[in-house]
Amino acid sequence: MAEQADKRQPVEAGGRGAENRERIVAAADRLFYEKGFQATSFSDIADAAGVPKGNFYYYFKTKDALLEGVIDWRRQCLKKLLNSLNVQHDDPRERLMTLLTGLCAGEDDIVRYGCPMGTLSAELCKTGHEMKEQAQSLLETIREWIATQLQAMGRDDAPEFAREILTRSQGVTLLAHAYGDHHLLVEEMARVRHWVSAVLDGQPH
Amino acid sequence: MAEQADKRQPVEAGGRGAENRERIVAAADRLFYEKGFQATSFSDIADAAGVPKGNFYYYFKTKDALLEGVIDWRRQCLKKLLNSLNVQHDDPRERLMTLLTGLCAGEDDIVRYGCPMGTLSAELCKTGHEMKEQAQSLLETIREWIATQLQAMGRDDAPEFAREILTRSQGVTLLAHAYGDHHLLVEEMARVRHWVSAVLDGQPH
DNA sequence: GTCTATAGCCGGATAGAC
DNA sequence: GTCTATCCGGCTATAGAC
Repeated sequence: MAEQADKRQPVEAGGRGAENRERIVAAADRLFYEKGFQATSFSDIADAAGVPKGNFYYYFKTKDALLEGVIDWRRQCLKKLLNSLNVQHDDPRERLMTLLTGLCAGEDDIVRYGCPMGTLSAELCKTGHEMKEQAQSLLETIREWIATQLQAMGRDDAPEFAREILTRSQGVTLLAHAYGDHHLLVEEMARVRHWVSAVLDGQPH
Repeated sequence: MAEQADKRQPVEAGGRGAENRERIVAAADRLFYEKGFQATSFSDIADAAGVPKGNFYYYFKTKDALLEGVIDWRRQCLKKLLNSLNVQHDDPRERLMTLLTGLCAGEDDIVRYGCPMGTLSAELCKTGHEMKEQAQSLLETIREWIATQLQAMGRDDAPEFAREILTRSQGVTLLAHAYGDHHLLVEEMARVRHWVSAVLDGQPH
């Protein structure tokens, strides 16, 4: 999927230095998304966050630790998003469709940088990074949420159906990113929504 | 899609040194696929190819030039694959289904390293590499081939349908890679084939 | 054409003053 | 907690002997 890890609301946990920590994580989050993990250097982050390089190591011992912080951050953002959907809509079908529609909210970012979860997962898997399971779990979280909605609609194929929805969404974002094609993203996501609706309305899939 | 760029048949163009060149490209191709472009160093390639580092620069001025060589190589492999499908089957539908079935040939590689075209495209897009269009054109080549087959079947939605097939296939390989899940790849690809068949048999899509 | 040695740079990480 | 100065290693790339 492709929700932007937006809505950056620092928690201010513990006053003082937490501020700087947030700044670092937020800057790293954005840069890891835009340029990828490997291609982002501490200098890049330092410039973006306005924090001198040396200070990083007070908060994060290694670059990997910083990545861990970023993934946790994304997880929190994702949970907030899913929670707000749960709160805003009682009908699970409405929840799901709202999620699928929301994917086009961060349109431009997705065309430029792809899905924050999908691209991170792909990069970490390829480089064999220890943190790849953490990235994968982001995708799994969203798949489970979708499955939960489908189950609430009484579907006994919830797990497989959810997987297929995730699969198709990821395919759309990957191609839209690869082609840099805005229309592709919008049209194909509409197609996915249409397909989901049709299946929910009883068409075999 | 996810064909392995296998069937490495050096062309022996120009005798002598061409041999070494092939070795370098073949090794780089494999390593770029397994580890990604950025994460692969000349040392890695040198070890794998059994060619000293310094010798690289006789054939390729820069790492980017080497990447170009690798992409050309993949393009040739892809064209060979598509040509052989054209030759082996007269029926466009058979051609298409054979292609979709063939995606599971390199099963293990795809689960470990993803689709050679999709992952490369994603990496080059994210890092803003000049060669990203070249990688994209690999995907486009396969999409066009699929569209050609569909058109030969008399479908007037050939371009969109082809795009959707590509989209779904890419989604499957991305998730199979991210999850490292062999079953996911096999099952979801079967689902894609089933869906294509159903649409071709007249079911609305 | 082939290969060794090495330059030059930039990355992540450290030490330690303030 | 904050920041400067610096180390060390690996990388791409080059020079030049053979």
